[in-house]
Amino acid sequence: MVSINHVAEIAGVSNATVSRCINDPLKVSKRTRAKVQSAIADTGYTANTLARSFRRGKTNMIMVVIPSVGDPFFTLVMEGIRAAAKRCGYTIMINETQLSDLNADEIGAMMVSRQADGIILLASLSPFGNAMLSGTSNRPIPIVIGCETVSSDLASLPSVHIDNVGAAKEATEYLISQGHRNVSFISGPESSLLTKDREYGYLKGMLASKTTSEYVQIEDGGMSIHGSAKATRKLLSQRPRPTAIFCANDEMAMGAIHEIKNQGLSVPEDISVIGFDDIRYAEITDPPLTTIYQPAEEIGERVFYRVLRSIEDAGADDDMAEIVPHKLIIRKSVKKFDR
Amino acid sequence: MVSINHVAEIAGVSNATVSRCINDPLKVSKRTRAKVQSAIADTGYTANTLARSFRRGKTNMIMVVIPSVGDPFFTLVMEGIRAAAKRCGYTIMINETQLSDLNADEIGAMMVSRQADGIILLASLSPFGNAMLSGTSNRPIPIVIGCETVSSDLASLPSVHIDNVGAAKEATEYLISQGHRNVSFISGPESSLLTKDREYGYLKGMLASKTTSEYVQIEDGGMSIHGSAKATRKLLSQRPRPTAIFCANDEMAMGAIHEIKNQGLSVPEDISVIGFDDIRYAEITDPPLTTIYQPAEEIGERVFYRVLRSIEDAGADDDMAEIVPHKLIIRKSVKKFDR
DNA sequence: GCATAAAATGTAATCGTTTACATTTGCCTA
DNA sequence: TAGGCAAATGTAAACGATTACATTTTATGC
Repeated sequence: MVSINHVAEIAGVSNATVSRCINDPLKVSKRTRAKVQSAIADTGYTANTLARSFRRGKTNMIMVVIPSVGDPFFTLVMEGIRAAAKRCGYTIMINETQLSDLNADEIGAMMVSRQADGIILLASLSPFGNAMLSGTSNRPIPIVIGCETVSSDLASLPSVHIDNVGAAKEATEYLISQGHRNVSFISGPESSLLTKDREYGYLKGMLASKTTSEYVQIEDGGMSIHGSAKATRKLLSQRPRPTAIFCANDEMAMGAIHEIKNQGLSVPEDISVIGFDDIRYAEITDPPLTTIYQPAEEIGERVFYRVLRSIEDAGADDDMAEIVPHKLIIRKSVKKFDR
Repeated sequence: MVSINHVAEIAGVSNATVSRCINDPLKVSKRTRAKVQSAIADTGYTANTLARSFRRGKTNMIMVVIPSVGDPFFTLVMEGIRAAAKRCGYTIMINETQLSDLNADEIGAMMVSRQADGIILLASLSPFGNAMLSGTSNRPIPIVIGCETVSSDLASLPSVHIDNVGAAKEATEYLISQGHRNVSFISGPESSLLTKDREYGYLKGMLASKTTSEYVQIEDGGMSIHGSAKATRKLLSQRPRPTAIFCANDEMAMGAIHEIKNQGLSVPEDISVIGFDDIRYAEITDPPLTTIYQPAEEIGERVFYRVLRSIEDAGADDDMAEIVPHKLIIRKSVKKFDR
């Protein structure tokens, strides 16, 4: 591969001049610039990014950790991140790390490997503490959590997300306001902290009054369509049967609706369903899904600027959670229940 | 940050010994190994990946270019890739590049930036030729296309995919075998070569006989739910109305089904719908979607091994297309049409 | 045309690893 | 115990860029 020295030789200048020509063209005279540029063109030279990043101690990349490519929720978050990154001259790299594999040590290793200037974590960490992550000062590179909740077991990390507890409580209260008492909840696995928050919000909503608190029931839907269908089957076999099911995310709500129909029941006439996230499929489920909207694109943008600030000014690295507003989107999957 | 030299000093050995201790522990005596290891532990040293990759001229990373994180189709492809990569000690990095932004020059730039040892392209290139991509010899790093078709305008690149033309023809023939004559097709945008292949397969199926060829009709659904809904609206307003709609992918089929229902018609009683890809939502649409299954995970795995082979043995870089089998999955969205 | 400042260019060190080669140490055998 | 060989370790050059500093060239003002 052709290096900067090779170009320098061809152009008849020193490598320093070639470097300047690339990074700060105004520092070099018009005549030499022309020579160098033609040498670059002739040789087909392109800078070795690895060497450059190594020397500069900066990659201009930000790594986004995502539990699963193919999760429609991330479409908009990523759009927000990418748009902001583009404006600021950063490249985004995505690292897919299954929820179950994700622990603080692994993230620590990533951080320390210096392959990126910052990390955006769109996933919750399993609660194994790690010195690397606790405390602003000894993090090698900044890390910000997006959408997800931060484990209280860990030293807190900066984050941007909605109030999951509040939103879930609101959804639950909405169902109750529609006359539902027997409301079940389909949760995610233990490893998903944010669905635990939503579960907690559901509980808060249900436990507020005697009439509803006796109906509290939670099934693990494993964050998947099939897991949720299975959980739904179980819930529907209970007597008295729930009149509404609140799912920790839209994908599980889709699974629930499918299973309800499979059992010969209908949504919302027999069972009301409510989801969470407002992914793009929510408006085309049958019936269209009532759900909680998160400003995904905005979260992406904010979370990016948050890391960026920490990168540019290490001192700016605070550990605050930034809460963005959510919104209950009422569609057709919930019906008033009159006993 | 603590470097290898620092560790060497603490351990009272040379940096070369520390390096060996890390990369080839058997080359160093037990006693020194212990000293070095404790020095590493004491200092919390971790190798600077950038420096290492730079020096070695190898990153052990493979970059996967995806048009959109959040497209459910990629879930399984990525699983296949990641599983294979893990077995082989490679790290996968994903680069999300919107279809429209993707041209050969940009890919060329990526290739040459040496930030990865190979590239997997899960997207088609717009047909701007680029010297970098044509011809095995002058590609800086190997590149393999997965799922997608290779533009004939470009020098061909190695690839792994199903026979999109054949599969689409098969789907069309299936509709015709069910008595449908007036079958429309919802295509993707021009930039998506693979949907053009599917369009071609549709045409082949339709043009095979006089009775069907007069009904050929294609609308651009823009690869999105909304685009497809719009295309469907247009198709449904035609007289005679199509009795079946074949969509270039499942997501658009979901949009079509939604729109058909919106118009007060039903699937498959009034209009049959067939999709393509067999994403995980296909079995929970209402009605469950008849579609073409692609062995996504297998494609991922094969495409990975294909790049790997080229990395390990540059000579092995062939430009062949590897065709994997598809399968028509019959569910409930197509009904026999009897006039 | 000369002194001087400013602009342009060059020299060489540096970033943190790896590794070819040189040197030292340890061990075995005669 | 000397000799020889293998194992262990050290030395220093390299990878390809950037950059502080030194040097040369050019421009400016008188």
